[in-house]
Amino acid sequence: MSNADPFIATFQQWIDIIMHRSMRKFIHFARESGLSMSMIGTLFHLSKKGCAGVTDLGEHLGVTSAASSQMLERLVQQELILRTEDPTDRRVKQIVLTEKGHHLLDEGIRARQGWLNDLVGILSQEEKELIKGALDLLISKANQLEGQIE
Amino acid sequence: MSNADPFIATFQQWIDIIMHRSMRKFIHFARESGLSMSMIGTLFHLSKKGCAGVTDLGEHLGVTSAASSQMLERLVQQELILRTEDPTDRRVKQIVLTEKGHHLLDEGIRARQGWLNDLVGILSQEEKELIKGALDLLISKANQLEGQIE
DNA sequence: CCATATAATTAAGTCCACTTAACTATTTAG
DNA sequence: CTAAATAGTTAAGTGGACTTAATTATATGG
Repeated sequence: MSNADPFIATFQQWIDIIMHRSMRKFIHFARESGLSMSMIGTLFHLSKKGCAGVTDLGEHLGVTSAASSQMLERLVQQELILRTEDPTDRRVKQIVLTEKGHHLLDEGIRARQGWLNDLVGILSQEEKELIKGALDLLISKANQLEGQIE
Repeated sequence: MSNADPFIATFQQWIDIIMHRSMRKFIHFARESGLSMSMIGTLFHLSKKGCAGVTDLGEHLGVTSAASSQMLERLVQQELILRTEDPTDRRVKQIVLTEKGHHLLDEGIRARQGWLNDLVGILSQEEKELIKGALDLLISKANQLEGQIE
């Protein structure tokens, strides 16, 4: 909390708010869906990357490929992912989201939207415009950074 | 993803970025610390509220008071929280963070700061000022909302 | 062709996070 | 004072999320 840069401090504060309000709803949603954090993380990762292998997904979570394989088996049973053989290398499996998987993520996102709507509701038109400008800028910068790293 | 309001859509996108980048680092940090999501959530809640009872903390997570009691016992053993009797009602326990608990949360926050520093690093002075204005506004509005609800 | 490396799975076992049910201690209301 | 409500803990049991080690199948490099 003791931070030299007041800009960073403000930013931290804002991230805290998002984590508190947005994550909490999402965690409750995950619990109700019977999904673990690993499963949620995996579904999100797949939604972003489109396709991945068993070991890759495990590495992303920081667990062994054995653990990953077991968790994916449960997701297959729940019909949230599809696991097929890679034709170019038959050792590897291609994991992708099913329709049901995509749908579930959308629901989760909607679960946290309530708070967002409330927040947006108490903003004036000028405030919205100011904020939209700032967020657009942040999003583009964040994407730029992403490109550099990966 | 299909959303009528482009402002909300932009906002969602920004929250997604934060969840992806910030939460992932935090989850890794939690795993390394040997803390479960429930424990992390509890520590955060305590850091915000200062003090709470066993049942309250359980309700916040959506679990029974028995589960809460067991998890808190583990946090006491790890010296992250202090559990004392409420003198005004000796049935209830007052749970607060220890110094070590506060310290651990700070570390976790610092774990995600790397990304933030990188992001801030590629912002110009004018961009920072624009964003600071927007974030200050959002923080004050979010707090205002908080007050209304609870 | 064979040795080695790689991808995924399975088996066995541990630990943790829950649950319900039973229990203790304390407060409150009649 | 007693009955009922409340706060927390304990016990027993379930299932999940990991681990390591062994196994299978495929690919690759001499």
